[in-house]
Amino acid sequence: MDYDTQGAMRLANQLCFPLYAAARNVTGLYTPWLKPLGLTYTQYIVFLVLWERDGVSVTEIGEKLMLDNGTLSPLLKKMEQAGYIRRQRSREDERVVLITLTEAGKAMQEKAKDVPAEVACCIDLPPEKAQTLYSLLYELLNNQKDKEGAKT
Amino acid sequence: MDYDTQGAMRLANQLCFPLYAAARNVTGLYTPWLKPLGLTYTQYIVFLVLWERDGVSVTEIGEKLMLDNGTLSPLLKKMEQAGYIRRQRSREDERVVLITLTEAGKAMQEKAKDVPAEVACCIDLPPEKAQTLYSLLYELLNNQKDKEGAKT
DNA sequence: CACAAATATATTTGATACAATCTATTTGTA
DNA sequence: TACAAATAGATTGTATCAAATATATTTGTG
Repeated sequence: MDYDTQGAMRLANQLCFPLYAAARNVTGLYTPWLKPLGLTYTQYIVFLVLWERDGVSVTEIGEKLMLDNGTLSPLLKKMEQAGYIRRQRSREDERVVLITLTEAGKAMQEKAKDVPAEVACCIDLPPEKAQTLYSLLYELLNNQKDKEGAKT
Repeated sequence: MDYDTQGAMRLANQLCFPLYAAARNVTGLYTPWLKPLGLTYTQYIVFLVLWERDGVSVTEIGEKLMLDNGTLSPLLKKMEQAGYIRRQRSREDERVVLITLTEAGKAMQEKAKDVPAEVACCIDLPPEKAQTLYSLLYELLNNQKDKEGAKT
C-alpha cells in the first residue's frame, strides 16, 4: 500500500471523524441543562421547530431537522404522552398528522430560555471561529442537500 | 421574551444543530461503501485504529475514538464473532482486554482501501474550506477535552 | 499480609437513528 | 370512474450512544 493511501486511511486525516466526535461532544453539552427539564436533545430541537411555528406536519419537522420519519414518529408519540404536544390528522389531507403545542409545551419555552446561552458558554471557541465553523457546516449541508436533489 | 433570547433560541442560530446534522449526513456517505463490506461506520473507525496499531486495549480504542465503553464492548464482541478480531486478556494485567486483528481483519484493510477517497469525492466542499473546517473541529474538540481534564 | 481505593471491562437501560416495509389516503389518468 | 402511482406516517429490525451499575483485578498503605 502506497504512502498516500496509508495517509488517507489515517483516522486523523478524515473529515468525518472530527465531525462525528464534535457532534457527540457538543450535543452532550446540552444534557446538564436539558435533563433537569426532562428533555433530550432531539426532543429539544423538535421544540425549537414548534416554538418557531406551531401546527406543522411530521414531514415538515423531519425536513427542518433532517430527521427520518422512523426517528420522529416514536419521539412525537412520547412527547404527546408527556403532554407537550397534540397529534391530530389534518382535515384537508387525512394522511398528514399536524403537531400542535399544548399549554405545557408552550410553557416549556420559558423554562428552557437560558439553555442556548448556557451551552454557548461551554463551547470553548472564539466567536469569530465559531461563526466560521457555523458557516462552513451550513455550506456543507446545503451542498449535500442539493446533491440529493440532483439524484432524484 | 426579548428579541435576543428569541433570536438565540432559533434553531439556525445554534452551532450544535448544523454540527449534529452534518455529522449524520457525512457519516451516511460511508454507508454505500461500507455496507457491501458488511461494516458499519463505527466498526470501520475501530478498524482504522487497529490498522494503525494492532494489539491495543479497549480503553485505548475508546480514547482515540472518544467512545464510551458501553458502545465499544458489544461492538467489539460483534467484530470478534464476525471473525475480524481477537479479544484476549493481557497477561500483565488481567483487567485489560487486548484487541488484535485476525487475518480476516487485516485483509479488510485492502478491501476498504478506496473508501476514504470515494467518500472524499462525495463531500461537496472546496479543499481549502474542508481544511479550515477540519482545523476548527479539532480546535473545538481539543478545547473541550482540556476542559474535561480541568474538571477532574 | 489485609484491605480500601483505583482501574479496566462488562452489563443494563433508555433514547436515538436509519433502512426497509406496511397501511391508509390522495392524486393522476386512461 | 377504476386503478396505478405517489405521499404521509407507523412499524420493525439493526446499530449506536451514554449514564449508571456491577465485577474482576491490581495497587497503595498501614
